[in-house]
Amino acid sequence: MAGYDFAAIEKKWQQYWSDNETFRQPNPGEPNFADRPRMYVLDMFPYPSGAGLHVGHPEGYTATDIMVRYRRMKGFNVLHPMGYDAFGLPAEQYAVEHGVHPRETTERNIANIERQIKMFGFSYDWSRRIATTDPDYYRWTQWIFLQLFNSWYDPQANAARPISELISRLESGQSVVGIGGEVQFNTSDGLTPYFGGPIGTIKFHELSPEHRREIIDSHRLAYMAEVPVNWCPKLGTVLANEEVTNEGRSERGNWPVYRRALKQWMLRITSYADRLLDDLQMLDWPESIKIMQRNWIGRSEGADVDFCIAGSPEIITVYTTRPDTLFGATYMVLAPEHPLVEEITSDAQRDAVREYVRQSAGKSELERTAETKEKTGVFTGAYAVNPVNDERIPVWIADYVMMGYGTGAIMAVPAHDTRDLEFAEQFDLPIIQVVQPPGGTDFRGYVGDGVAVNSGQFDGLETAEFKKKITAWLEQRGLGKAAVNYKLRDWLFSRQRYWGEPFPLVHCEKCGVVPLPEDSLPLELPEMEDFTPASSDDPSAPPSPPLGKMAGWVETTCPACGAPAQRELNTMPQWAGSCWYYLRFLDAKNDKAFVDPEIEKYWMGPREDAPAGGVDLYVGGAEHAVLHLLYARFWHKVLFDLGYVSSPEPFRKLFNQGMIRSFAYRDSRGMNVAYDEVDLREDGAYHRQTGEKLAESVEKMSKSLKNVVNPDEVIGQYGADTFRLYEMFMGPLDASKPWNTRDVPGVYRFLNRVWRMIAGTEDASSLLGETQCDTVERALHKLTKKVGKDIEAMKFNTAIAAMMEFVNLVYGKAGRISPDQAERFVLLLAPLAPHMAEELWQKLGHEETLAYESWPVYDDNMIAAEEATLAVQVNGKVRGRVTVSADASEDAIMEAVLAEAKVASALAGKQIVKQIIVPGRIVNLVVK
RNA sequence: GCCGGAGUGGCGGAAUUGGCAGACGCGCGGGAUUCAAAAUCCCGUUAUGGCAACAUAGUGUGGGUUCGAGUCCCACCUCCGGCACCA
Repeated sequence: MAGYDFAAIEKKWQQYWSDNETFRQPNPGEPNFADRPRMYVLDMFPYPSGAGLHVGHPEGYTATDIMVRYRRMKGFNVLHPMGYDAFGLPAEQYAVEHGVHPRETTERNIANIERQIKMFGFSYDWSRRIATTDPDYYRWTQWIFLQLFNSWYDPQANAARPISELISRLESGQSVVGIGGEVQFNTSDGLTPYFGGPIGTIKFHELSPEHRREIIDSHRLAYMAEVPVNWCPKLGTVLANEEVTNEGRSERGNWPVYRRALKQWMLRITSYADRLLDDLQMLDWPESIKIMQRNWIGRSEGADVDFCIAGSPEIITVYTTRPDTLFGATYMVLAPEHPLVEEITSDAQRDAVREYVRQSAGKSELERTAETKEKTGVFTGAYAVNPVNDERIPVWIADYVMMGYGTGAIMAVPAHDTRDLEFAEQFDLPIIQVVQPPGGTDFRGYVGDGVAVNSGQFDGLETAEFKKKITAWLEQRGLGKAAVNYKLRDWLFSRQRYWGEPFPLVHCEKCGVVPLPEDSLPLELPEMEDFTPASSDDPSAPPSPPLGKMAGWVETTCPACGAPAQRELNTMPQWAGSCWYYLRFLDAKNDKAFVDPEIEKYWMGPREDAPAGGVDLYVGGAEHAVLHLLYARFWHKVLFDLGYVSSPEPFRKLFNQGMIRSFAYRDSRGMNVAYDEVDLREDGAYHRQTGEKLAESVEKMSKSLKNVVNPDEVIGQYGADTFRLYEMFMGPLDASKPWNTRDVPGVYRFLNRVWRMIAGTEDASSLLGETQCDTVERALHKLTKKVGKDIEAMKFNTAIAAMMEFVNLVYGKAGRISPDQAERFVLLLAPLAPHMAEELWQKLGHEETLAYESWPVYDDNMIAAEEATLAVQVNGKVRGRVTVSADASEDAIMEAVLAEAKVASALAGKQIVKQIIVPGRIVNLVVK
């Protein structure tokens, strides 16, 4: 059919947009910048994998493209950039396996994915394109790392501050160092000048230089610490939790992963726990994502309680959220790794305890947590003294207590804790009720609130009240104090891999860890022939990062003292680059700063109606609900504290597009069958060759299920506009929906109808006619209102349905459309199917792009119906309908209703008890 | 186990937020056009009964509130996503 030649049209307009830089958005201060309302709309930038885009990527990209095209027509300055999150393990692993340099595969993958993205005709400002692997980009990633390194979290200010402030505070004696190395205010300063600081504290200048450095380093936002990590000897690197499968193996390569303590770089995200939690309330995010972040941060309030060990000077502190159940504590459990285990274990129990500790150390995290059915543990032979009643309770060790949370020790209250109950039953330990549940519920395992029993003078108190009382009671006696705990851990920030940002640091024997001067950045990743990590089968083999092999790169001089020094060999994790890319888009070419403050303020600064500031709309998949979004918020807050950005939050509004899944077919042996072997018949799917009936299900797209839909093919067959329209028409943007290629021709037909309506084809003339049809005019006003409203609410499916109805009307009842009406319709279509819209716009006699045409306006008077048809119900059942003028009075309506024959017959012999009239909708008569 | 989200025709979904359930699209059936087909256009399409007008039932299940419930409340079932011995 000659007519709608999508291939030619799409190529032509993509070329036009590119040649004319149609979507380049100048920054404030640049020529052609117009002062208009701003809108920053951002897609989560893709990881350029070798597989390219799947149909899920363009779903979000299409949605944002519609939003920005609409906003441009509404007179906004629109920032809409795209880039690539290109460092990371998959690219590197692929490179290792194929013997190609990761830079090469990365560049190739980026080229391919960009080709794909451009096929869709998205209106990105490509002049702002970035890749996290560009030295010009990661120069600033390194720079931000240095800000983290050179800062500490000041609890008084509740904000990050330059580390120099801490140093001068210590040097002036304003602050002193406590026993544990913690910094505290010198409370006695000025009062007892000759007797030093508070008990147990030391003045800074009294410490050795090494010790001083240690104190400083341990307060930085980026610090090194020995922590338990997921160590994969085969990949030769530590892995983040999400890079480890449920089976305790590496996501990439499926190799064993071991729990092991290694000295690593950490970022002090836990200092921000409360702010990350509290500031969620100022964000326009899906509630479910906020809840996930809250759970991840996992703030809980309770108390630290000190238990003495009988016959030992040791004190064991436990953390509990239920201090009100202290009287029910019948034993205590330490994590096997707890430092006091060795101290308190009795000689009789020593062998058994050591054996248990050894066993649990060998277990992976998975093995420890998977064995949920049966609890294990060993008695240490020691007894603790319950501070509330001086009862002696046995101290056990068990691996259901984790060293990483709270104090690594618990008081066990089997009556009111499910896990403790299980353990107590397993080992026959006493169970004492201390909470009376409301109603007749059994107290055993009751974890809710109730009334205290068996709790001495506290009996009869409600749980909440009891908690307050007992905490105060403990504090008075120095036996404990109120405490807050978080599930959130500090962020393990180093990887022993090649393909990541190098740390801009050197290790100097004399000066310790020394940052590189900022003006020496970027510290470029050295070119290497062999970037393969040291692979091993030995879980205890020492890590040896690939960068260590570049002796010429590693050996350098200390920027502080000039002595020989070594570079840091670790690289940053993949999350680093994505933590701040939205800021670089603002000012992608700036070589003086990561972003110009004025430009940042224009695009992201807080506004009266949006105190959080930040990106106006951020669209991406829910798989980044926690980590990416939490890490980025953390970095942003650090930059905010240090005065580099003006908004407290990076993403004001977040929207998660739903996952696009697709049909998967499986034969009787459970083998997946690819689409080209599936024969779809009326009663189901059959195998083309064997004729066997296949089982159909809807699954996440994956290679192994053979159900991946490739956008290139769909675009080749139907064009980008059809693709875009189909994905938007499938259903609500945030819902998970199955891709069904069979449905694609529906929207393709619609576009063809639009084309023929305005441009005509060889064998059918257009429906353009000079006389304006009033019905069409009214419908068009209604449509304008509807489409605008739906786009703003991101309800594209109903916007498209309304356009289809409009076109059906023009084809059917009206039979014609005036050129002026056609123009307005084209403008409404433009955000959704931009190529066709541009082409039709041109055919209607315009020379310029429609990208900056004004959005059509509607007149509510044209929409208001003159007449309304009301359904008439009798006792809730529709018995007829009446048409009355829109402003009819109730009496007039009732008159019409009673005159309606069907209603009258339904009313025959009955009495109207009540009448409900909903204007413009319904009349309900209640009769007896 | 805990925390979210969702269950509406053969399928994807709509329903102005308590007011005519099934918009729009797919598929299917019928018709027009054609030598024929593709494409296109028109009509029909929740189920049951009826030639029809129409009647009855109907939004996962059971109960409730209301003149009126897909929408609100209570209990339950199923599916999807996340977390998971967090003391």
